[in-house]
Parts: sequence; C-alpha cells; structure tokens
Amino acid sequence: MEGAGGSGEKKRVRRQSPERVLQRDPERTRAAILEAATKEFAENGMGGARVDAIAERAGTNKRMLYHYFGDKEQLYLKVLEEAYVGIRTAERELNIGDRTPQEGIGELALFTWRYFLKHPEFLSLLGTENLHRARWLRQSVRLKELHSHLIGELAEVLERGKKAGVFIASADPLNVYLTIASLGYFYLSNQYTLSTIFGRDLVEPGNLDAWERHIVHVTLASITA
Amino acid sequence: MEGAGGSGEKKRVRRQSPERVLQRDPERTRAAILEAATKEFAENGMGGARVDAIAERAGTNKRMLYHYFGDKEQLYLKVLEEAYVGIRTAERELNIGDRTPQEGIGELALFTWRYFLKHPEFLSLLGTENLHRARWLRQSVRLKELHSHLIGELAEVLERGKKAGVFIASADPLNVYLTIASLGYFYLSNQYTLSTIFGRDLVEPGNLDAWERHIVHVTLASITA
DNA sequence: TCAGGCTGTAACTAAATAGTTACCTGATGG
DNA sequence: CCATCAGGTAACTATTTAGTTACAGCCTGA
Repeated sequence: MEGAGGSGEKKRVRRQSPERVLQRDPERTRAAILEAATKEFAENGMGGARVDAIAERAGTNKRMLYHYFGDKEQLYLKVLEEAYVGIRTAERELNIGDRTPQEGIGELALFTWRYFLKHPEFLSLLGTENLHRARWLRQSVRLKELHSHLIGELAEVLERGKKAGVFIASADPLNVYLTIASLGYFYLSNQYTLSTIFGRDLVEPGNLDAWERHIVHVTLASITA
Repeated sequence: MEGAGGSGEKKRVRRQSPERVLQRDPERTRAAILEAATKEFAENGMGGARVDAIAERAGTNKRMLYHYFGDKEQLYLKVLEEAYVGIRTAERELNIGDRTPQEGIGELALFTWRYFLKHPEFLSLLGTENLHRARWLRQSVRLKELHSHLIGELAEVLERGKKAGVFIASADPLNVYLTIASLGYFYLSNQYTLSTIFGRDLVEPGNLDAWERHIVHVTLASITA
C-alpha cells in the first residue's frame, strides 16, 4: 500500500544521541510519575493539570505515563486513592481509645489538623474531586472500606465519655469528625482568599497555633456535658 | 484595497441567513454572559471552563464575550467579584445587633449556612480561587473594603455579650466568623466525597436540618461563658 | 438621509494538548 | 552469545481551545 517508490518512504527520520544515561528502573519511574502527578493535580486541578507537565516533573515522558497508568483519568484516580490511603493509614496509628475520652477527642483533633497542615496536596485533591462531584472517587472500589475504622473507634470513645458523664448524649461520631475536619479544612484550603479579604496572614505561626487550640476547644466545648 | 484581481481574491466566503432575529440588547447579553460564566466556572473551575461553552450557554457567541469582558481571566474575575458582592450585600441586611448577643450570633450562623446552601456556585468559585492561591482576587481593587462591615458588627455583638457575662473573654470576631463559615463550607463543598466514603447522603433534608442546628450549637457552645 | 459606531454572527487561526507510533537499548534466560 | 522483550525516547497526529477577523444589520445624531 501507499507508495511503491522504493526508498524515500520513511515518514520519520530521527536518531537519538547514543551517549544517553538510561535509568531502567520501573519502580522508580512509576513512583516518580505518581509523585509528580500528585503535585500537578493538586496545583492545577483535574482540568488544569497537564500530562506533559507531569511527565516532565517526573523526569520521564508521556510514553511511560500512559504505559503505567493508562490515561490521565486513571492516573488521577490512583493519585486520589493514594492520598486517602495516606491519611487513613496514619490515623490508625493514633489509638485514641488509650486515654480519657476528652484526651482522645483532643488527640484526634490535633492529629487531623496537623495532617492537613503537613499535606496541603491532600486538601487540594479533595477540593478538585468535590468540584467534580466525586466523579472518580465513586468509581473507586478500593476506598469504600477504608473509612469505617475511624468512625468505629470514635463512636467507642464518645460512648465511654457519655457513660462517664463528661459528654452530652447527643454527641454523634460522624458529626464530631465533620466538625474537626471542617475547622481544619476550611482554614487551610481557603487561607488565600481569607487572608486577602480580611487582610491578615492566617498561616503566620502565631495564628496557626491559635487556630490549633481553637479547634480543640470548639470540638470539646460542643460535646461537653 | 486588497485584491485588484477582480473576483478571485476573497479569503472567506460566507453569508448569513437574512431572516435572523437580532436581539440588540447589550445589557441583557452582558448579563447572560455573566450568568453563564458563573455556572461554567463553578462547575468546571478556571482550568476546566470553556469559553465556547460560556458563549453557548449565554445564547450568544465568543465575539461578544471578548467584546464585553476582554478575556477569559477578566471574565472570571468579574464573576468572582459579583459572587462576593452578593453575599456581603445580603449580609448587610441582617442587622445582628438588634437582638440579644446569643440570638445575634445564631442569626449570623443561620444566615451564612442558608446562603451557602442556596448558592453552591459561590462555594465552588471560592474553591477554584483558592486552588490558584487567590491569584485573581488579589488583583481586585473593588473587594478589599467590602468585608470590614461584617467583622465590625460581629465585634460589637461579642463585646455586648462579654459585658453581659454570657460570652467568654477570649471570643474573637474573626475566629467566630471562621468557625461558622468552616462548618457550613466544608459540609457542603465536600458533600460528594464525604457522602461517598461514609455511605450517608449528607444533603438528605433531615441531615441538612440536623447540621444547621449543629452549627448554631457549636458556635454558641464555643463562646459561652 | 446617511455616516459611523455599536451589536451581532460565524468562520478562521495559532497554539496547546491528550494520546500514539516508530524506533532504540540494556538486561536476561536458554 | 544472541533473541526477545520490557523500559525508554521523541517525533507525530487529531482535536480542542483561546482568541481574532471579515462581514453585516441596526440605530442615532448631524
């Protein structure tokens, strides 16, 4: 087919420089792509992230990205899943049941706040995913069972507190968690518009410390008998 | 000019259908573009929004969009500014100083929650703008002075409450507002991932009512003496 | 009444971008 | 020691997209 003309038919002519240092380390390449993608998606969202940029940040090229992850959407989902695995894994090492109920709740509040503070990319990814109404997360099979542990342990601590007469009867585990997460998430994820409109640098260390104490105070005040 | 050659020189050949209904209503067109842009930016973020889609949603075309707003970024900023003007304008009609301090704070919390509930596009736009670290908002001259009224009135109510012995001395107006906004914003903006991972429909009416009461309760509990 | 500017349409263009293909190379097992 | 194949490169393509341009109807004031 196409062109019986003998020799001049190559569509592409190009040669690589021979003295190239090849890495040949699939695990490393895969991990580099995942890390680069996490940053790119966190900084630009799903719509704004560029596949070329991810490949470049990872020090590789698009061929490998598509090779390991299929396409942009699957890569994004993998990034999101890893982010959730990260926080839930760290949470399991907490063991909030080992102390008094008040201390346990305070621990969880501190942990959550500090995790958010250390992992801004996690907050960003949540924001992006919610913009898209959890379109990709809902497809994820892996994640559904990851979260029951947290609520279960929290319920136990609350129950103990109620029996000891220190917590009010209406204290609900999901509500308590949502309260803690709300106060941390909003302060950090919206820090840029808030700092702008209120003319106060919210991430200045003194303000961060104050808000950390505020979160613990509000959480406990809202369930104390 | 162009084309001495008589006939063959036109680059483009096309004629409009003559029986077109022209609107010729600049105010309406401008408003339609702004409304369409608000939806498009809220649904897709800055990176994901499409100028063509905005023009189509507005029932007009890109020519008018560029004509009235310059480019995509200026249109986005205008959308964001209007969103802020919307909530701050509604807030001014509240007059939280007309009641007891507790009622005043409760009013503000209810108002904020219900405004967020009615205006999901406002939450979305905030999320997008924060993803980009307030890149456009910081350029806005109009908005800086819009927000002091809120904090001022809130400070007054808190002061009255402290003098009456019902509020704690450490209650701070910005913190109180951030607490109210946190609890409303996070619950709604993150409803999709939260409902997915916790397997509970957060916007089911009963849950919405419960959270509304929760916000008021938490806010007041955190500042009650 | 008509010149000029404003409102509007749709085709056009240059650049960006997701995804593919042709090709190259080092490692390894038989 | 060499055939094979996974790991890797970079050019390529089809499509999308922001932004522009050629053109035309409508209105107003001189």
